[in-house]
Amino acid sequence: MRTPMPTYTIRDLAEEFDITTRTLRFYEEKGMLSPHRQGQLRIYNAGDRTRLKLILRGKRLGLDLQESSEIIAMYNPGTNNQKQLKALLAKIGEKKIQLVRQQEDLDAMFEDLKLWEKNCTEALSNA
Amino acid sequence: MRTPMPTYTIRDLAEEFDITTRTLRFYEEKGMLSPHRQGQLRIYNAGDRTRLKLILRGKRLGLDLQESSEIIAMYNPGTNNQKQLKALLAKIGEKKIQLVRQQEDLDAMFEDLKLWEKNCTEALSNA
DNA sequence: TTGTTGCTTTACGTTAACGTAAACGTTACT
DNA sequence: AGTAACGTTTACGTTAACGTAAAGCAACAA
Repeated sequence: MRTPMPTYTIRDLAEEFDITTRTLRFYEEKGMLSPHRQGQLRIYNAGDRTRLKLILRGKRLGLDLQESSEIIAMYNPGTNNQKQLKALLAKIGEKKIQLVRQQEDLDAMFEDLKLWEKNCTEALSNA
Repeated sequence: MRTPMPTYTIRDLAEEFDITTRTLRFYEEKGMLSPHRQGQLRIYNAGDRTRLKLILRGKRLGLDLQESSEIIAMYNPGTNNQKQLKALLAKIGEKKIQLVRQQEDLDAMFEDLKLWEKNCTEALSNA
């Protein structure tokens, strides 16, 4: 006996991740999610939920849905041939360069914010 | 005698930052840049260039132009009253929370990429 | 039976951030 | 004088990522 896989309604996921049901249907329309159907209703499983998490993480990092789709494709072990793997490695490389750039931008912005926080606080305490 | 401030044409900046002139005019239209005019022509100075850099950094971090404008406003010492400073501090706080979130997302994604890089390379070397 | 709630599809609307094209004015060759 | 290279304004077009509204089915409650 195995434990039954958890499932989710469209509302469950919408509420958990603070998005609208429209958004979930939109992602499905774009082929990024393919929940099982029970009659007309969408039933999401753990895999769907994980994919959604990856999509949203990508969004927060400024990736567009196409880019997120590519990243997510990496999580599927469906690619077994040489050419695909090499292409994948190339993509991973590009992604890393872009993310490193973001790291630097973040660091710079944190520095700036720290300075301004200090300035503001001082300005306030001297008033 | 002081060294003359450097100036830039619209093309100078477009090429340096790999954007189009349309983009520069668009930012101006949005009030984010206000280059001096020499007749009809736009003449950008060091301050304009710095502001542009901040805009582009914001873009890479996924901020929209409105948000970038707010960040840039922090760089102007034009805000001297208590209320504004407090509002500013609040905004900085929000920004920091969001950026920390991005850091975490980046870390997670780097971890994933590292794993997949390894998997791909192994798969290739075993072929 | 008649809501009310929640799901569905279909389809048109919206916003940001530019792209693209038209029509025109300078300066700089040749 | 012609034309090529760059700049200008004005204005309509485009794409992504949803929002929003219309119209309808299914289940359950009063």
